Amino acid sequence: MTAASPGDLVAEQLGRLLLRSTRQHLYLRLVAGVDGLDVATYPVLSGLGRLGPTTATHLASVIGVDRSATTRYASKLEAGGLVRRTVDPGDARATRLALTPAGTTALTATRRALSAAMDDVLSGWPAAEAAAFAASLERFTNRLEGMGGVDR
Amino acid sequence: MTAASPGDLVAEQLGRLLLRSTRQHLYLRLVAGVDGLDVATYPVLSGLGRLGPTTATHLASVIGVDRSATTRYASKLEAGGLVRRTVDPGDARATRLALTPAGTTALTATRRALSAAMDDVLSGWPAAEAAAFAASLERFTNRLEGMGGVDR
DNA sequence: TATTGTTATACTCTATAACTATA
DNA sequence: TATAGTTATAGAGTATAACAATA
Repeated sequence: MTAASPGDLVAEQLGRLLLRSTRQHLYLRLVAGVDGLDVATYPVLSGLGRLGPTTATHLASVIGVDRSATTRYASKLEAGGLVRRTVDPGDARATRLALTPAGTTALTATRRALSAAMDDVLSGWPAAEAAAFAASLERFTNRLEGMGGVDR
Repeated sequence: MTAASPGDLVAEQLGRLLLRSTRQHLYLRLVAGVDGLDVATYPVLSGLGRLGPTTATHLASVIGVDRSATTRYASKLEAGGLVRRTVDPGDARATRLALTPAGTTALTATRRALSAAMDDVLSGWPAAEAAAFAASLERFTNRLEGMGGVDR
């Protein structure tokens, strides 16, 4: 028996984080009270916030669902006034998805809620550990992405 | 404009980790080649490994799906010879779910694959940073669980 | 009466395939 | 011919409700 490597420890925790219960609880809390937003459409809203205005195909690859689901969720958000469609200036085949002001407001609210929850989780940590963890986590996520585990 | 707090940074990375693409890529890689195991039944197998023999109701609460789905996935794994059902000694209503030797073997294989992937992600990190990250991540997950974001 | 496991049913999420328009 | 978006359809995944057995 060898001692648990950092990889073993990280593997176990990542397994717990990726459980359905984790995202369900978290997403439900985030979208609660935001009109026109639900667990399925949240990644679309969030992805648009991260990418800025972009096409459905690109957004689909980033959030990990295919074009057809992405365009349907975008329609749902559009119906709720959170997303706007415009023709891509450079390619008439493509549609440019973008947040409306209401969409930006909704996204800001969910981000604030998530950040507050994370601040809560990190409360009581030594400032140095919290900062180091945040930096390492970003490094970790970027590396995962590079390996194909997380899309950009 | 204030600087991004650790909570802001962690929130952003957690959002990326919880995307469908992350778990889909990871889970697909883990269950590939393991007979009788798929993305839906993997949490059941993994949960049984973490908890040891337990009831469907308890397992369901841990993996974040309800009793009926858990029992159906358990049946699938049982059909594949990875899980065994026995009557709970202390309560004849309850069924004790447990891994078979084949189930343990399959779980070991997936764990090894995940740990190897994590070692790969952490390769090139200073040993101190990797160890600190692993420890902080465990602390983080435990705190999330305590807030209801992750079930035990 | 309450709880466990299970099954029947329905609903949600998502992918595949087909269609239209543009490149 | 290839690609973007969309829509129609089908298939997973999951929850709700109802049942039988036991507490």
